[in-house]
Amino acid sequence: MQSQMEAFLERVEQCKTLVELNQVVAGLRDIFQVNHVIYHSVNSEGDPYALATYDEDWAEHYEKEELYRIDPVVLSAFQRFNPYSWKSLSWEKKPARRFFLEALDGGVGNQGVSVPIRGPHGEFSLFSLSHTCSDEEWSKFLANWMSDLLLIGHYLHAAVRTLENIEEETEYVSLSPRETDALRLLGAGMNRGRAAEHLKISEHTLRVYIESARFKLGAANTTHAVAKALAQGLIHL
Amino acid sequence: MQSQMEAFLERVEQCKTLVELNQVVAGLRDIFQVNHVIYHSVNSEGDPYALATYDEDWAEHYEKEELYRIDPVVLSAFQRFNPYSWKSLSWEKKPARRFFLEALDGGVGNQGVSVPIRGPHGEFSLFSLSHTCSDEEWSKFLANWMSDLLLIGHYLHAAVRTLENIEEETEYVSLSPRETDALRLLGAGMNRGRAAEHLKISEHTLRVYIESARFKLGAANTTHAVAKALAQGLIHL
DNA sequence: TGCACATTAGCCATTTCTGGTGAGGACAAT
DNA sequence: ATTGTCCTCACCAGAAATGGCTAATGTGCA
Repeated sequence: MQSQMEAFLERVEQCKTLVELNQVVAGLRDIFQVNHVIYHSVNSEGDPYALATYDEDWAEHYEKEELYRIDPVVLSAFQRFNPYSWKSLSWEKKPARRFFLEALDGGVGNQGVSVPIRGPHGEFSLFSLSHTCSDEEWSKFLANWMSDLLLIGHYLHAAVRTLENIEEETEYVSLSPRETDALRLLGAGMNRGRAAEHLKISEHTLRVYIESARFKLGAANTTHAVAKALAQGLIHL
Repeated sequence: MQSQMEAFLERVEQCKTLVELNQVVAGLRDIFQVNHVIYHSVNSEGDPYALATYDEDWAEHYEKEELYRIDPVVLSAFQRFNPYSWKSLSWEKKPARRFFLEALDGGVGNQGVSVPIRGPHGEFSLFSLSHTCSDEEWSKFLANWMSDLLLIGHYLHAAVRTLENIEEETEYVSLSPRETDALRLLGAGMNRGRAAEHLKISEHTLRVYIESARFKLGAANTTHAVAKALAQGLIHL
């Protein structure tokens, strides 16, 4: 089975188009013997790539009703680091419970696992498996495959990055230390006056840093600059 | 060897203190038969955790001279997704070349590999191995262990998260759809007028969303609110 | 040496944001 | 049935940010 995984990862790496990748990924259903495979990624440009082996009805319904706004799987994806079983989420509230029933009806299994993956420029992707089985069986499944799920998530993200040429779009924006400081303090909620005080420079000087950072980042205003710097990992909150 | 890796990952998971983790990680030198192991992570609070098996002289020199500002390994860490060999970086520029020679002198090997890992709240960590050998040997080493390096990076990050109680600090703030929209558009660089236009509501209404979002997030101003929402994964750029 | 860039500092006019207060309707939960 | 939350709209005064100017110093690179 180990070799099967290696073979799969290699196949992912060798995909030359997204269509081809779709097919390879869908093949995971057979490898893992599960009902569905879902993969979606959001890059910084905002154009998402999504793949799911769900019925079209459910996919359309989901999209049309903007169910991602209440889907606990999606909502917690951005908060998690480790792969998480869908059972570990809170399905208490009414909208979530209704969503769960709708999903069951739409062919989604009662069990699932999601692997969140983060890339350098605020890219985010979520790789999920869904299945129908008992809690016990699913726990065993997860314990067995956790590491492999992580690797698959990583390789899929890498493949999408490559196929969408995200790698090369990396405009190497480097901020000067002072510019970084300025954005960090503003992102922490200080106004210019207090930030300048904190850095022991005049407010006028601070403005120069903000503006040069804005210029470098191609940002329209301070908020935009801070947001971009955060998303690009240039500063941390 | 596979089982050795599993055993290692398990040991990482069972660490109860950072000191213990240090020891376990240092043990990687024996497992991989390399000169040095380096791990550092930056969380959202800004207090970093760092571990390196380097000589103290080099570590102090590095810290004192703020060499991370010119270290290509660190600089490119924020741009990369896949593990990268240090040889693949650009050592052309003068400061980088000078740094490389200093590092060799400081006991760092001529080869290295780094694995960047990103967590949910802008956390970032870098797990690296350094060794002294030929390019060929190092290529073979990397091809052999790539997947394991990824897994180790992930598990280390997870362990540090747990030991620093980052997981639990997640106060689950939920924004309404409109609040989310508002912050997202502001984070994308729009001013209130255009954002309101985009959402087809009056600017006055938009302000209400911004302010209620500010209140919920405990933010001092719009920039702070957008930054917090981004850091908490409530919006995406 | 000259060029680029980081760092520091200031002024003025205009635009934008913030704080405080108020109000009505829709919808869901208890 | 009432409480709560969300969505919508409005005014006003004061605070803050922005755009457009100039200009000194020091450092590093070509």
